[in-house]
Amino acid sequence: MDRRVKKSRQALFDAFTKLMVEHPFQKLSIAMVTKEADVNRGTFYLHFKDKFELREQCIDMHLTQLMTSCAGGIKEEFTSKKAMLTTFDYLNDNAAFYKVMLTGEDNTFFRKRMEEILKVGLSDFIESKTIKDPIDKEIMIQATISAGAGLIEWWLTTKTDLEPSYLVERFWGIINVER
Amino acid sequence: MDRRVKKSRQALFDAFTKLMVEHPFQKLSIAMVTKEADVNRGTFYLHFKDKFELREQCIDMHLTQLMTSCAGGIKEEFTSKKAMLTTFDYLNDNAAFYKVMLTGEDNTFFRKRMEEILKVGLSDFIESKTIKDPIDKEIMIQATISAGAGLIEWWLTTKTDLEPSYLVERFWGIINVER
DNA sequence: TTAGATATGTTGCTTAATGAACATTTTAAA
DNA sequence: TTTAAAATGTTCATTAAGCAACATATCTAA
Repeated sequence: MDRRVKKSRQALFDAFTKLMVEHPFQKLSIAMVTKEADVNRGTFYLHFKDKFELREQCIDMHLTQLMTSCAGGIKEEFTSKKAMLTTFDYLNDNAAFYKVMLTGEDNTFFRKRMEEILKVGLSDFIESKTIKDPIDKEIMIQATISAGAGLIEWWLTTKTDLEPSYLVERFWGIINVER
Repeated sequence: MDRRVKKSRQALFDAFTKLMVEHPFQKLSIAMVTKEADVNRGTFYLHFKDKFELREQCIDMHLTQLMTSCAGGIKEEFTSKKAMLTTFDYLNDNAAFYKVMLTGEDNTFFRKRMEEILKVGLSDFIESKTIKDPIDKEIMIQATISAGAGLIEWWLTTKTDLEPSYLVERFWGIINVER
């Protein structure tokens, strides 16, 4: 993709992410976003139809990054835990945005997409476990997803300033209990 | 100035500033800089003749910012001290770069420009003091410049991780002794 | 309700930046 | 010293982004 396209889109995503933390979505204007992004207003329309499309694509961008940070380290050995830490670090860095997206009014789209992503990320992890029975494996996956999603949501919304590493340590312990 | 020009130039300045901390100037290639800046190599030549010109303009950019941070707060009341803190904060943020530029081989241009800038910044400050005799005033200016330059150089090159606010406090005390 | 301001889409034209190619020149290693 | 790799400086056609202007549309306060 052309460098310029990447930069413009990224600038708009960054601006949207920042502004969403400070203002309700409904109050955001395209002019506001383009000003923050330091791009011409016309440039916006080269990439998005309206602010709803921007939001959708911005969410997708975030969740794709989240997924990448999950799957990214899998190749290396003993990195599942490390990959998980990377993920939690990413979440932590964008905590304000995720919190808004999780607790805001129009959060259905976000929650659904987030669970899909989580499923992909955690399934890979579960695969590595040698659970023979397919039903048992599915149960394990579902339980882990729910646990992960719930933990993340609790963490981001209550925001007790818990260190990502601490969270990972506990979560790791929970999902790796010998059964 | 066209937005695109500003961004390209800034990207190249940032890249150069970053790379100068890690490599000697002589080892820097234009290809390296443009890659770090994430701009097309051809774009470089739209703005600079060679890497020497980039260095020169990059230094000027930094020192102009330094000067601005000196003069910036003067308008408000009681802000000379605040302006000074802003300046020291800026220096601190770019400590690595300034250190290189101060201690590197080709530092003559940098040192000369830096003293010019300092003189402008500190002269304004000295003006506010009611020293009648022009000779005495000039003495005060020269002494203050030398003290400031020396202090900054010592601070940046030895880098004992001293807080900018601490430095400002001391320097403020030194140049404001009742005489 | 109305008037003034602000936001929205869209346009035409201009320009900076892009990627790819090319012939040199420089650098570094065999 | 020779040779391959990397860096340079330049060209070209293409395209994204820029700016300004415009007519609507929406919001907000008098």
